[in-house]
Amino acid sequence: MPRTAKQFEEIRSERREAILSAALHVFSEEGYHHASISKVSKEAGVSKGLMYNYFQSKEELLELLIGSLLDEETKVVHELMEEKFTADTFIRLVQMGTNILRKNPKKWKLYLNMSSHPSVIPIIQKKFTPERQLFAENLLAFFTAQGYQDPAIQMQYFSITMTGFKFQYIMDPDNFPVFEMETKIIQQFIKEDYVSNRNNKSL
Amino acid sequence: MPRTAKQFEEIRSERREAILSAALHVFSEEGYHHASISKVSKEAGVSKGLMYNYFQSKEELLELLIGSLLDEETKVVHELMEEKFTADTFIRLVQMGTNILRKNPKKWKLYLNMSSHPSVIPIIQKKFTPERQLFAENLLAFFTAQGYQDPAIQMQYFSITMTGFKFQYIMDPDNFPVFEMETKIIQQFIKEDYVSNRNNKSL
Amino acid sequence: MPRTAKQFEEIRSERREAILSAALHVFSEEGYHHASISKVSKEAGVSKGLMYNYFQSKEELLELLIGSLLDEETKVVHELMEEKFTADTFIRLVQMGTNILRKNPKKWKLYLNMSSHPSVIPIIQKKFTPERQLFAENLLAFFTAQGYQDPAIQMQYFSITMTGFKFQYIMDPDNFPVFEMETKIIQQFIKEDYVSNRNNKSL
Amino acid sequence: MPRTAKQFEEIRSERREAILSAALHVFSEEGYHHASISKVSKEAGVSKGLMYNYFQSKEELLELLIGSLLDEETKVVHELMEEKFTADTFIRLVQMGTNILRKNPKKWKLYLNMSSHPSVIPIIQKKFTPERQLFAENLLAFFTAQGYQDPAIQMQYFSITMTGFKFQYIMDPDNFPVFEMETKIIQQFIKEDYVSNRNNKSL
DNA sequence: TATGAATGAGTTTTCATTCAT
DNA sequence: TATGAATGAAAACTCATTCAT
Repeated sequence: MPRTAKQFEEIRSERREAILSAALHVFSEEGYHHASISKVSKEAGVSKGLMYNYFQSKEELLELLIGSLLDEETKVVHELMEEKFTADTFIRLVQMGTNILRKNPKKWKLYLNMSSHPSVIPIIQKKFTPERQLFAENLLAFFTAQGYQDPAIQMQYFSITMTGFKFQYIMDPDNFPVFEMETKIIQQFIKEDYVSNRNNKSL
Repeated sequence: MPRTAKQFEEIRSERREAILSAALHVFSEEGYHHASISKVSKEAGVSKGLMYNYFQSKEELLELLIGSLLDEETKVVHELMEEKFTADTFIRLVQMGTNILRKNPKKWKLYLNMSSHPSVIPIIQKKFTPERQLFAENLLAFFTAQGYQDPAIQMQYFSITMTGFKFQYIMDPDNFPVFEMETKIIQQFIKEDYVSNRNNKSL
Repeated sequence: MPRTAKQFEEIRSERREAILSAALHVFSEEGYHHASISKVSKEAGVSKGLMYNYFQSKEELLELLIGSLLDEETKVVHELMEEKFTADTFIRLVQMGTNILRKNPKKWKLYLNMSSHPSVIPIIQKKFTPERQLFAENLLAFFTAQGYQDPAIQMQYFSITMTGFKFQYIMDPDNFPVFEMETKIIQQFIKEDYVSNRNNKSL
Repeated sequence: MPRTAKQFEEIRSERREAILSAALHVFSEEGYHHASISKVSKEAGVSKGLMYNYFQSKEELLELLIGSLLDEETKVVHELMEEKFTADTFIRLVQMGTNILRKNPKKWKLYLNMSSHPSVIPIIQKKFTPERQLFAENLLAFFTAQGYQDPAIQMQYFSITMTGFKFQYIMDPDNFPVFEMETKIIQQFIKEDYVSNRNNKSL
């Protein structure tokens, strides 16, 4: 008697996740190019051939992993969009950014290493949804409201700060002072004493 | 007439440079892993075999390129060390940082892409010389003198800013507002009107 | 209510046909080697595993398809054997040959492509039944009666003509002038005005 | 001391031929798809890797082999074009056709097996040069001059005859009566006693 | 009987490195 | 010193076939 459709679905779903998870681990550990499908399959406890039953290619694995990171970000943006953009929203933006980072350092490592890879660029572009665009405009409006003469510059400056934050965290997660930097960033970009006892919040 | 030893030495030296330069070009264009020695040798106008007369391996090329970037930085540090560390020194630090970046975007691209590569990490560690260590202490002292409560945090914060700056510049050199960001950074970390007509200086 | 044995038998028989038909389609479309069992099973609306309940291997599918083509031919031979071999028989031989071809171009394509395949050769030999042998002798006698000095040569010559006919038809069925060539062949090998308004017959 | 450019050229040329020859042998023996590069390289006495120093891909080998067959044919056509097209030209056309066939049965086997392969079709089209087109027109004119009512049909009929000839020869070179068939064809299409003691010529 | 997940041997291809000259 | 032909190990990927359910 064959398995039911649902059973098959479950098996597929579990295996998919197992493979993606193994791929993430191996890719981030050894770098995408140096990592071999063979190693990923071993890590996933699966035959090499089966990988291709679930995914088209090594590249597709990369694209899905990067895509899922961007989707997580989009979800955060979505949440933040539900309220009026205040200083508090900004704070939560930073906090949620670092939270995502801490929750999935491997994915970020992969992302930062591969973000200029030809097959990743289109993913990034595709995932820059209208919603994210709108959020960016809100952020710009926020900086404008904060009284910056050149809010676009301010926004880019914020962007490089966050990028550097992520890059350095990823390079040495154990020694990087996440909370201190998070607090520092918030102080820098809000310039008020907004920021009290927030270390617990950010967990 | 046989060439003198000196002439030989010159030829060797030129060849070395040609190969390294070709390697840098190809590595940064195609990514280290995807780049082939064959292409590098063609680009350098040298046979594949001869490459191995000059360098041990592909990896060595990478290590030398990264090393030379760090050496350039060290040289800058060395220059800056010759004076007392003032706000002006800090400004020049930032400016020289961006200058190096703009002068050698390929090397930086390679550096940022490969900085977590197993054979690069030891290079970075080795190049963190006592002199750089001393400079770091001076910088820390500078931030202390500027009145920051936690100068170490401030220094790390400065570091992530510079990292993000470099990362984003490398990602899209043509559209990145180098000067505006440079000015912004200086303003942020000095908070004075120190910064006048410096666009020309920074060229 | 359980199905009767006969119903089971019917289902099995239908499935067999469906699979063979799908195999023919896919094999002729993509070429035997490039065609995948997976695609055949999908096309047949049957699971991959079940295919192996009906057939031993991919090769067996090929062999059965080729075999069935030869069987069809044998059937035609059988029909033609029921009468005395006259010029009219010869004409019908040619016509039925082209009819089979037009009725089953895919099978012929497969046949012509695979006729030198190691597993197909024995099939062809096995299907060269005594009956066909006898028919060949009758054909030879016919050519002899037609007054050819060397009827064996004439027969081989007829054979290459039919082969070329099939090959070129298969290569480009839409543009090949089937009827004109059929008429031409008949004229060539009968040399009489035997051949009147036969286009309708051959449909 | 390195080899001279000429020496390298010689090595390359020899190896190229060796590989092409091995490929032809293995492809025609086992069929293009079933043949493996590994086997071709073994047959050529060369490492697998070296194959790719000389050729881009397995497909390129196929294309070159097919192309060279068509080039040989074109050369024959070129020779025949240098004279006025007479019955004698036609005879030599047939003879040279069979000569090419007998000289290179493996190539023809490959050609007939692969002529519908996606990567071969464009080769065939590309090699159908204006010169060949012109020759075809001459042949048509020849048939017209011979008094055929429908010379186009006659030409196509000639074409299928030659195709069938080649196909059957290739299927069983040892038992196929080449000369008899060649003579037969010439007789069929010339219908004169043109054709005397020509077996020696055709060698 | 029926499913499709799973396997593994086989394929083509790449490329850093070596080596004969 | 200099060349590029040659190697071989490893890579990504395919697919007929098996097997647990």
